[in-house]
Amino acid sequence: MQRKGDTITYVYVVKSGLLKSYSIDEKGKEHIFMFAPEGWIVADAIESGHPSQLFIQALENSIVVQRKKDSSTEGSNEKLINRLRTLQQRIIMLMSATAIERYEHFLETYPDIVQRVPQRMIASYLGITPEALSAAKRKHYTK
Amino acid sequence: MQRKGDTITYVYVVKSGLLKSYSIDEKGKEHIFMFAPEGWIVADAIESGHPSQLFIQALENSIVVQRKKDSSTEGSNEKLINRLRTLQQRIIMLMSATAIERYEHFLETYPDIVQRVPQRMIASYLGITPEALSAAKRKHYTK
DNA sequence: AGAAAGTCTTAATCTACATTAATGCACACC
DNA sequence: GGTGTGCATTAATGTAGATTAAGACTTTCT
Repeated sequence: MQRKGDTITYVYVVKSGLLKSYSIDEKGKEHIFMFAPEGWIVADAIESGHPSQLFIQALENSIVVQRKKDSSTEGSNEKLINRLRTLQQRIIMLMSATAIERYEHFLETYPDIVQRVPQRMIASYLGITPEALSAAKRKHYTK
Repeated sequence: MQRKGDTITYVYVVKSGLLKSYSIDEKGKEHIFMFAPEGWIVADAIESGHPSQLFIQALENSIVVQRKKDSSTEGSNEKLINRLRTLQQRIIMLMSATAIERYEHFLETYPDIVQRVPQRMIASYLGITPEALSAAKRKHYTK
């Protein structure tokens, strides 16, 4: 499954499996925006026509319910507000925390998927290179 | 005017003047989350009871309409979605762009407030120190 | 089995930015 | 006038993380 944010926006409800949502910057580099394990919702493009597109891809065989995003039905801006808070936290993290602190926070946010995704994707989510993550963990957890 | 995110959440509509919304991290450092010139809306705490509080402060004499955030009246998740997109962009920026690129983006986002806020606040918004901003501009704009 | 491809780690070097500290303002206040 | 106090800039040094490159291990393909 591989879907690109196009003119119609959808909401994906993850029943089982694991998705990642990511963007590609102008330099061609991929940045993982969020993971979506069971129970999570991915509202992809967050509206079209804009440069910062998000892509969605499955990392495991997943069962996903695709729902048309009817802005009236959508109702629950509870959910939206929750997402806002998450993003807000993420921004403050990126501005103030070191790589290892962000990693710890990742572990809290996604307690059970560390084993399910390759290191380099975690690094991408944290905004650093795989090498840097490897080095940071060695430095902090050993000795 | 100086208001802290408490149990009741409000929405502030800026009629004139300029606000900043910021957080304080565990190390006591301030991070400017967004600016809000005329016409902008600041939905502060984005729900209470959570560690990453946002504070709001006026940088100029401002006229602000405070509106109780009634989650049913609120309706316009248009606005919320817009904000989501903005935050999303900001995150991708923080992950992929250099200080100067973020500065350029800041200039586009807030075309007319560069003169109105001190450098150190712009630096704070960009996630760097005033010294780094000064050096980056010198390096890129002169010679 | 062997080769190819992807992943993780380590190490050497480089660079963007932080930290610290000094200087030169402008503005207030006594 | 002189003496603050806050802000911007510059420069010297330190450091987190990027880049590049190499080696070891696993999985997959033929």
